[in-house]
Amino acid sequence: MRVRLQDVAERAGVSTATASMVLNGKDDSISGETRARVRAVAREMKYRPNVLARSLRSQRTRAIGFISDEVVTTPYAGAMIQGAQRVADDHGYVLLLANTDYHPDVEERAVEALLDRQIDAAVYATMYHRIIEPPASLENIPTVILDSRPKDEAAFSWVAPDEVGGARAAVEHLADAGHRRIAMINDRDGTPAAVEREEAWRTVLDARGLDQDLSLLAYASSDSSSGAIAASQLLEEENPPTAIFCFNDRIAAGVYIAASRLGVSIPQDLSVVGFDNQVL
Amino acid sequence: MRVRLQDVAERAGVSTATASMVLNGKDDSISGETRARVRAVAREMKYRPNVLARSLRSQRTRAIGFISDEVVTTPYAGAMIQGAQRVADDHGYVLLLANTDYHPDVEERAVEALLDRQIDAAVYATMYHRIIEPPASLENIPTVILDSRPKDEAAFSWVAPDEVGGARAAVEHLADAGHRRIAMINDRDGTPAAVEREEAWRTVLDARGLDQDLSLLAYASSDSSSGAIAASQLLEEENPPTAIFCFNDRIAAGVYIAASRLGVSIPQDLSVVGFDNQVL
DNA sequence: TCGGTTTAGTAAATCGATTTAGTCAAGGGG
DNA sequence: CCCCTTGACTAAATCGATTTACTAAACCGA
Repeated sequence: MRVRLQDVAERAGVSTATASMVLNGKDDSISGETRARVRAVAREMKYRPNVLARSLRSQRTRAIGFISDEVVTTPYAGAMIQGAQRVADDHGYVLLLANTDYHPDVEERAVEALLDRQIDAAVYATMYHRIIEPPASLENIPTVILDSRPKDEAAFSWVAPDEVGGARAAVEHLADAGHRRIAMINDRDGTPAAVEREEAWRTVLDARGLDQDLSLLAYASSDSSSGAIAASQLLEEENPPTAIFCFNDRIAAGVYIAASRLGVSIPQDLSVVGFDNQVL
Repeated sequence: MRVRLQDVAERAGVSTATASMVLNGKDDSISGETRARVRAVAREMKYRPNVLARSLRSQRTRAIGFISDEVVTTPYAGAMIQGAQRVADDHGYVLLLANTDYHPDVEERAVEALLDRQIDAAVYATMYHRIIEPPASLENIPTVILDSRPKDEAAFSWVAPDEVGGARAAVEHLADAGHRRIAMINDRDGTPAAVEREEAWRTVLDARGLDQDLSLLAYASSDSSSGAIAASQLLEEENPPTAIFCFNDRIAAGVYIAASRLGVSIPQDLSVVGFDNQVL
């Protein structure tokens, strides 16, 4: 069926050792003539190495496991997977996919399945920024956590959004534009993202000496209808905000809905900033 | 490092052959006592087989390549990948991902990389329904084409949407609701999807004896602003349609925009149907 | 001419399983 | 008592590479 290294070696009249060395560039001690002949035969026979065999011997598979909770089906998933896939590809690696749907036992099984395949490394991607405890078995291979923080920060590398920096930039932008009543609609789930963004919002209000009465903070779950309800509350106060900083863009979409219902026009009467840069 | 079958065998005082047979259920001719002992030791040592070695010997990797043009980053991607991944997982298979970004040379390389890893089968998924010619090397392994049709229909299995049935259902629904002037805004790219949906639309108009003047057909590219332009054209005719069948939901969104601008209210003055069931 | 170094290669071990062909002892029938 | 079968297990080959240790010939200077 497939051409093996041995077939190439035989046709070229050399041992598999020689053929292997030539094709892997370890040919310091191989004559130029042999070198050329082996290469020619390999090309002619369309030889392609069996990566399984190579990996078994070399103990490196050049495969990376991509484990995610539900990332695959979300709007952000695409970019994450594609980015990972592209970089992996650039370096001759391949991505092995596993989705856990938040079930710890599914996750356990999935990770074991990947490790059984001897992946060299793993990416553990989550849907939203939270504190997680990845399966201990991942500690044995290089693992990067994407979009969350490990409970034991020393055990893993991780990449997560700069919640404070992002929120601060948003609120300062509104403050710079002259707003003094800047409200926030936060997510009610108390995730690190929510907590840190709210803190940053408050910090900027403090630093700039802006209004910060209770009627400037509302909570919503992360969808537009819930956002609309929260926005109505804020806008119907006697002294409504002139700007709203939203936990995310779905909530911001809800603000647009509420504003339209109440006859508040954006951006004339109200400024809105959301997190995520989501395409709606 | 990892526990090998040999380690288990030694500890249990049997040969690797025996251990292998026990752990794979091929233990017809192994005594119950030995069987139990091997199993116990394997569990105790947390033995996990090295899938690479197993695959090398058995010539089956239980890995499926998932090749896509850009599927990974689109709204539909999630469900496709997740579905594939779930079924694969249920059967003890694993998904190897490859994205080609429409570059034939990238595709060539990606497919070779997967074949080098001895994948047992492949899914070749495309972003939209068209006629494709997958790399010939895929003909050597079981391959299913997803959301497109192969040029050589005998060479591959394929799953593609029922354009005619879907379009017919949409237009008949409008006809049943009493509409006599049913327009269509089609995609201008002439893909199989576009051609077949337009044919089906025309067939229903014919069969029901409905209006089919030229002013009932417009073309757009698949986005809402283009859809809005096309919709404006249709709606500003002297005898505008009372219903519009759209090539997809992004175009349908454009119809909403145009209708809102022109003071046409949906669904009172105009009915709209789109393809795709996209979440907007 | 002889011992030592280069050059150009090869045989065989190895990775960690699965599987085939066989071994050895016990048991059974004639 | 001998031969044959059955039961329980093992040695060794195998999958397709990589890599180490070794060999044979050529060369080289004294």
